[in-house]
Amino acid sequence: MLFRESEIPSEVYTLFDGWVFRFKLLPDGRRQILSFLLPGDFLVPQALRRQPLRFSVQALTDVTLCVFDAGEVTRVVLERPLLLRQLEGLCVRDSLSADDRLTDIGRRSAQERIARLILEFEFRLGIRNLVNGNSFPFPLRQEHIGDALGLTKVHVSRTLGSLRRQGLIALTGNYLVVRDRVALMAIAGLRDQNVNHLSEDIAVLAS
Amino acid sequence: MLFRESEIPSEVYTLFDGWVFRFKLLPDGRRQILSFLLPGDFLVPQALRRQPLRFSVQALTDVTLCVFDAGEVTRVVLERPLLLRQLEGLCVRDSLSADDRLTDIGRRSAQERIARLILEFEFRLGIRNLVNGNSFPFPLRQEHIGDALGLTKVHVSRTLGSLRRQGLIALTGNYLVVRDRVALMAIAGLRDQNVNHLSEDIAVLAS
DNA sequence: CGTTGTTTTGAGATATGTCAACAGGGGTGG
DNA sequence: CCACCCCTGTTGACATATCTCAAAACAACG
Repeated sequence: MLFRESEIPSEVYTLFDGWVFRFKLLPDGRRQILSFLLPGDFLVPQALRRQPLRFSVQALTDVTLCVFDAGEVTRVVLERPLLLRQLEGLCVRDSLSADDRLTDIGRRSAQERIARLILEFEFRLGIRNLVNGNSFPFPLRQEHIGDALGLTKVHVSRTLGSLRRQGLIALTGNYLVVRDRVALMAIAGLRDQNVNHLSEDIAVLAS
Repeated sequence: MLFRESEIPSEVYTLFDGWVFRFKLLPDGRRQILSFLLPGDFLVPQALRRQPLRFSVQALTDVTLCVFDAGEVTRVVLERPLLLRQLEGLCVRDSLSADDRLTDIGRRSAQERIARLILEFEFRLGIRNLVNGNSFPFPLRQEHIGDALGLTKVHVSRTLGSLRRQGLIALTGNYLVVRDRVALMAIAGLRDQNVNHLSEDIAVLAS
């Protein structure tokens, strides 16, 4: 567990290796996963605003982080408009993916949601050269998928099973392989190459 | 219709009066409303990044906008770190409400979602002094509510009807009145005063 | 008064949820 | 090396929230 809701982190991170997710917990135990962070992603830009966090952050795997002191980063960033601009850009990208996820959950079927999630991971990992061939590491439990997509783990199991039986994917232990990408994209309702605009957040702080 | 998906707006706006919503349209006609903008809200901060819009924006009522040239604003803002910081803050707030909405749609029942939406409006309008007593203007059609919350307009009608019959709200024409606020908050799962952090975006550009 | 858009109501269908049992894998400890 | 346990995933039977389609009731408005 990296951060807990309502704490004010004094540090800010870059995810160097491993998977992480942001989520909210309702008083009765329901959980909503808000987003997954992959290597290279910037962890909680909100931290720079010194407000209590409105969500928690937890690791899915072992992770290695680059730590920055929040105060320091704020100072540095305030002196360089370009950096600040990039920070804002990062934040804009976040909203855009939040919009996508919202549309998934609000208006798409379980199959569509899951197909898209898989393709999203493939895409984001591809950018980082973490896909080899058509298989990539996949450390999520089915319960995570459910909590991210507004489904039940049981229903995720069934849907995933159906995708597998259709020969679209295979899911062994901690790896996922995309067996029939075009069929999967058809289900996901994607035509062209997924023009996502997630990018190398690591570059932002590198400078 | 103010903006269409995939266009690159050359201007940026502040919503001076009226209601507006941001949404996505799927190829088969399904619609997801991403957020509602109220007087004082800043319209499409994304515009400052000169990227094609990933959503459309449409007015719910007659609106009056303050227009700013995007290039100009960018220039001004880049010269004033504090302004830029506020812009970033605005964007962070957007993500936070996206997270809330995500949790609503992913993990809450129709009743909860609708109760929360109503209270959200009451709160946001309250801040702007647009609530009088316990009633406020409410220009949404039930279909908008549905498209925002991932429901069907028919189901919205039923749920709203049930809330009305329980004596929690009344909805006449274009006004909504909250008749039993504590019961409504109970349904919404809200305990204390909704500590929302939406704020006067108008102030940002005023300076 | 018609017209057009919105809401309400009903009956029936379906996707997804619930609960509970079982199966498999991978560790751990004896 | 076996026995056991815990965790995850699978399957089945059933429950239910929400959807669909369609008709009727309203409301606003010229």
